Amino acid sequence: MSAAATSIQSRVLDGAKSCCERWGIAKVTIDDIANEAGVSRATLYRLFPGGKDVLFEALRVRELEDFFTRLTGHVADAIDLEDLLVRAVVAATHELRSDQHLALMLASEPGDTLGQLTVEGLPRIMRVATIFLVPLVDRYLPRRESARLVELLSRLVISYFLAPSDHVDLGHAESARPFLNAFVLPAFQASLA
Amino acid sequence: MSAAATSIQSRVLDGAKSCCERWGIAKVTIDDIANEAGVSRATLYRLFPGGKDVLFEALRVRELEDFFTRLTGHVADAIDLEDLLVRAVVAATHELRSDQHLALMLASEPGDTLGQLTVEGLPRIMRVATIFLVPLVDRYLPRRESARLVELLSRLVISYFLAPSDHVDLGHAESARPFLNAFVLPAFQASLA
DNA sequence: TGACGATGAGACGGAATCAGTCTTACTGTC
DNA sequence: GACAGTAAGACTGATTCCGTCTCATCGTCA
Repeated sequence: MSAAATSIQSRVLDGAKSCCERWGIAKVTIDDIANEAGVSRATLYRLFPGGKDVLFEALRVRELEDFFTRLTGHVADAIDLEDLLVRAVVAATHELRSDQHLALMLASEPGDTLGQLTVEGLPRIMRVATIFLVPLVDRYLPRRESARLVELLSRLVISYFLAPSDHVDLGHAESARPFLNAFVLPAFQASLA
Repeated sequence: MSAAATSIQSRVLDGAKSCCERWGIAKVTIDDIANEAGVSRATLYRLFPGGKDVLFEALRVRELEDFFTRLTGHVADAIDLEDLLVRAVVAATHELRSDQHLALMLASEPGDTLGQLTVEGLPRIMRVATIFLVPLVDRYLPRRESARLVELLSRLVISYFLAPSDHVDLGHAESARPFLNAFVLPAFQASLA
């Protein structure tokens, strides 16, 4: 794919995102997105054969990768496993809470959006989380354990984001640290390299 | 019309309003509104023969009357004409600026919304403003002059709301008072009762 | 200059949605 | 038991939308 095509592709995804914020996924049409992106419908179908489904799937993947790119930036210089987990969990929670697009989607189309954070979308989230985070955890744990840990953390962050707890706030290190030490790290202590 | 019908009518209008905020006028369907209001489509057509156009027209009228009902509350105990105008202009500007629904509409569908504040909608705004405010101004001016004054004020408030000025802020009495004294009141001084 | 790839504009048919009307059945009231 | 008001939904015609296709245009590179 040429550089121009990539640029057009991302312009289309930007258009889809803003259309989505304005009208919600259910009400957006291919024409809306094409107009918003300043692109003809033909081009859109050439870049995303399959139409709306493929396009929004690509958008979710892009958002997810951006999310984890920012996240890995926040945890790059962790000094040990505990530090890594605390940073990751806190940063992820902050990202989720300050995500305007996500907030809009949750407000206007809770059903679909929740599905993307839980049932249908969770496998993809796990997959991307694994790709980005497992290499970092690998410094401290054997590969198999890393994957288990990343999955557990992902599920916890999402759950506590969607339904905040009175007992722990994963958005603050002071609260997240003891939580992780009590419920998560012990299970992996034995495998520590 | 029975009391029950009136209540259903206002429920439908509430539904239309929230649908409108979620999707924008262009994307809302009669079914959306009927579902949101928990009402069958047949009932909706019975209450608003003519469909979407009539319904949204009724919504605009209701919003407008609510607006001026609140406004007259703010200016009820004015002590003289100057005081009345200042209060009215300041309160109206505040109402407009804090109107969430209006802000959403302006953001998501600027074309239509601006039309409702200027070209197509202005006559109605004038009409309702006249009905509500002229009786109050009548204490100080002859009827014909009252209507002229109310029209002028309405136009000014809308214009300064849509395009704020660096020189005057009609949202603050300290700024609105000298403005009105300089540019509005003199023209009506001669007619003062 | 001419071939070539990428894009825009828009025609086209079929599918889906929507608008507006109408019928039927249910519910509460008088 | 008549009656008014409503929900549910069938129905038709109009409109919108989708996905594909063709053709003209534009820039690029040989």
